[in-house]
Parts: sequence; C-alpha cells; structure tokens
Amino acid sequence: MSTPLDKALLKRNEGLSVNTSSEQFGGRASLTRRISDDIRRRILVKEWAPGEKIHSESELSTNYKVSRVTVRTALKTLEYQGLVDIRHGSGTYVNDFGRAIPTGLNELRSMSETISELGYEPGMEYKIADVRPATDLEREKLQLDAPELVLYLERAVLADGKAVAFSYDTINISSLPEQVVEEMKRGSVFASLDTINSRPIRALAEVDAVIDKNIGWGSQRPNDDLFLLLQQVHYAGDGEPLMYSRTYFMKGRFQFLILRTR
Amino acid sequence: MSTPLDKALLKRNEGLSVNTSSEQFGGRASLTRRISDDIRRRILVKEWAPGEKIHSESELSTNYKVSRVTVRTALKTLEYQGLVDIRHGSGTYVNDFGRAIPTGLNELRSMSETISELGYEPGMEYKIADVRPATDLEREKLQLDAPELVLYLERAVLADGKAVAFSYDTINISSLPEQVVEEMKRGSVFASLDTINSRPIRALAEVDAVIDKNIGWGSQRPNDDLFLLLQQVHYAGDGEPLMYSRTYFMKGRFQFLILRTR
DNA sequence: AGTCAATAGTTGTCCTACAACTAGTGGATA
DNA sequence: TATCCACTAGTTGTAGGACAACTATTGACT
Repeated sequence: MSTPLDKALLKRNEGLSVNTSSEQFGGRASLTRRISDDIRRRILVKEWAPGEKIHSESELSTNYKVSRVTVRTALKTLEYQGLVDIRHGSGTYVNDFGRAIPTGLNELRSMSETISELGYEPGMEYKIADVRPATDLEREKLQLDAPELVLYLERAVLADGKAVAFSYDTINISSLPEQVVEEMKRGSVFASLDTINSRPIRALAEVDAVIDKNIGWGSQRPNDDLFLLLQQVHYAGDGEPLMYSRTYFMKGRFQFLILRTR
Repeated sequence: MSTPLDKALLKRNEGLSVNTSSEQFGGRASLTRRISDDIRRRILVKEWAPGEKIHSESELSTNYKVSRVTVRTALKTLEYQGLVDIRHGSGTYVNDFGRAIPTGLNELRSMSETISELGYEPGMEYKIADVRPATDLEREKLQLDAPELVLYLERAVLADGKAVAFSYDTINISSLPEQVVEEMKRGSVFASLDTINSRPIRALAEVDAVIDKNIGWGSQRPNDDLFLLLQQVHYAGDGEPLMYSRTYFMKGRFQFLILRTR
C-alpha cells in the first residue's frame, strides 16, 4: 500500500528542508501544515480518484513517519477545505469537487496565483502607483488613527493578456521597509510581502453587484458597466490590517465559487 | 478559572443528551462537534471579548471532562471558521470579526436561519410549488439520468415582511417520502429534510451579477433589475445532490461576507 | 535604562490503548 | 435459494500521559 510519494516527503522531512508550497516563504511551516499540503497535492494530481478511499491514518502516519495525531489534524484541515470526507469507522474519501475546490474563493490567494491555477498567463497593467495620505475610508478600513501614508494602486488584472478585472488597492505601509514599498509599485504585492515574511493569512471579503461607468480604462474597458465587486481587507498574522482592495470583475470572465459546509 | 458554563455542558454531556444546536436534528453529533459548538456559542455571547485569550486547552479539557485531543480538534474547527486564532506557545485568542463572521457565506445555513441570526423575522411567500419532470439543466445539476420528477419552488424570501430575495429551487425527491415532499410545498425545505435526517452538509455556490427583467413578482419587485445571483447545488452526506437553487438577491438588502484563509 | 538568562505557561507532537463505528464474511435458518 | 444475523477485521474517535517547541514575563545583572 505504501507509495514512493510518501517516501519522497519522508526524505524531505528527515533531511534538509525543501520547498514545500507552505514553507517557500520565510518561516518554516508546522509539521501538520506540511503533511496537509502534501496530501492535498497528491489529491490534486489525482493520485486518488474522486470518491476513492485514501490510505488509512495509521498507514499515512507510518509512511510519513509522524504520529497519527499529526496526520489526523492534517486530514481535518483538508476536510474543512472540502477536499475530503472523513467517515467514522470507514475511511477518508476524496470528494468530487476536483476542479472547483482549488479555484474557490475560500482560500486566500493572490489574483495572479488564482489565474495561473486556472491555466492562464497572469499579468498586471499599472495605471497608478502612488504613495499618498490615506482617505477617511481607507483609514477606517485599515484601522489607522493618524492620516498616515499609504500606497495606492490602480491596475488591470490580465489573463492571457486580456483584462478580467480592474483593481483598486490601498496598502498599509506603516510597518514596511522603503525598499519593499518600491517593489510593490512594479511587481506583485503578495510576492513583495513574502520577502519580509508578512503575507496576509486572512481576508474578509464582501461581494456585491454594481453598475458603474467610471470603472476601467483603455481598450479593455467592457461595453456594459456591470461588475461583480469583491471588496476585501487582508489581515496579517498578528491581526493587523495590511491591505484594502476593491476588485471589479468583468461579467462572465471569472467564476466565483464558494464551498459552504456545516 | 472554571466557569458555570463549562459545568452546564458537562451536565448535558454526562446526563441525557439535550438540544445543542448541532444535534437538534436527528443523529447525535460527535463529542468534538458538541464542544466546538459550545465554545463557539460562548464566544458569540461575548463570554470572552475580541482579542482576549480564552481558557487554555488543558483547562477546557478538565472543565468539559474530555481529553485535550477533543478540545484541540474543536478549537481547530473554530480557527478554520475564523473565530479564533491559535498561537503556539501563547494561547488561543478570539478574533475581532465579531458581527461579520457568523453571517458569512462559508457556513451552510438555510435562508431563514441566516435571516433570523441577523435579527430579522424570516418569512417565505410561495408563488409556485409543483412536482413536475426535471428539465435538462436540472437533470445535469442534480445528476439524474432518467427524466425523474422534481419539486420546483418559486418563492420570495422575506425579512420582517420585506422581500430581500427571490428564490427558484429544484429539489431531488427521488429518495424522499411522499409526506416530506408535501411538507416542503408549504414549509421550510431544510426543516423538512431534518425530519428524515438528511439535511445537506455541503453546497457548492457560484456568485454572479445579473440584470434580468423577469425576476421577482408582485409589489415587492425592485425598481432596477440588478441582482446578485447565488447559484448553488446542495449535497447530502453521501455525496448525493439534493437541491439546485438560484437565489436572486436584491441589491443592498443583503451582505455577502466570505472569510478567506490560507 | 537596557540586556539577558531563567522560568512558568501554552500549544505542537508523540505514544499507546481502547471505544465506537462500518462494511464485509460466512454460517444458520426458513 | 434467499434472508437474516452474529462475528470479525479494519478504520476513525477519544483518552491519558509525556515531552518538545515556543512565548511572554520576571528578575538579576550590567
């Protein structure tokens, strides 16, 4: 029943630490997190077909050379994420949402990550990238007391060179080094935050339908003015608000999936 | 440090089982689930203020008279729901989303439940409640092979007597008793499913912005034709699709919150 | 005032054991 | 043959105790 894949991670685990997706950014992830990520990966590459029963907890724990508790916690995470179904006395089964899950809104990802996971080439077209004082709304959303400086971005989000959304982002730079702020004016915000190991771990998003003639620019501007607005605040590990962004998605060019569980 | 509340659950746990929210419908919930629900309740009634550290795992486990494993699993659930933040070596802290989280889209609830949790009086106004053969789209969504019969509902969703959404639901009745189907023609669908212990445990939802002149009816019809469309398929515990519904939310009368985590 | 080692408290992981549950096996029965 | 049912092997759920890893605070020392 054991597979080479178990042993692959095993080596990583025993020897020097290697890039698992969870630890490629700064601080090393917990053991549970690494196991969870690896099992997730194995499910996504269809090592087990949807509906199929995966290895038992004891089997996984011996193969990964970790305790059953750790495996259980990892599997619980995947269950919350909707990837598997754990049945008492029977086993753990891969759910049949295959395509939907990894692209859902439940998991926090940058736009670029989401787009490339969907199989397109991500891109960004910058219109504005300024450091300026925060507006009242921005101060409220980012919980700033003084009229501090923020980084404001207006960008078009591209998939295969075609605009799918227009994004208006305000970033709290009060605790960021100058150099990182400069980076963010040109490259991915999330990637820049990664370099100093302060990628947001949570976001509270609000979805709304809007009609607005003032959204978008250039040749990519849509004909109708109907957008799906995703308004969200990103939070760091310590609960500090990092970014407030409004992203206007052009109708029909993006799929908003949410997995709801009890 | 022990509280009367711990002991309250303790009694329930030792003695006859009582209505915790998780087990009021048929099958008894797992111990972990009951603990998780109780801690969640205690957080929502502000037994601990946002940002505050809750009791340690050992303390909770002795008070609830369960093992630390059980408490840990319960807390992990709450962490995934965004209610608390568990910090290694420090403690478990209540997150500051207070009002927002419990009304988010991540957790599967009926419209009525959501509305009453928001503090309004829920209601439904029936326009159509028919048993008829499934359309092609419905057969695809509900994974029916033969042109079986389905229950089709068109209803207005009311909060304090005012329409907030219009809902078009198709229910797979192939494995439901006649009597339950009759019930659903008048009362809450979820409540009827509860009576035979087959409430859906998962839903895959897709959000979209639409303009449609044909949505809604009666005096409650909105002026503009702009809606937020929540299109979802509900699944039973065994993975069987139970219901396909399209709910059109009138702009500004509802807040769509999504918690996104890493 | 500032630095730093020691310390108590908390979460993370491990081990072993058993309870609760599931799905299948195979014999007894009609 | 067909149906029922006790039995069993396998799996997840919970328990209890132990130690590792980490955090925040204290208090001695500079």
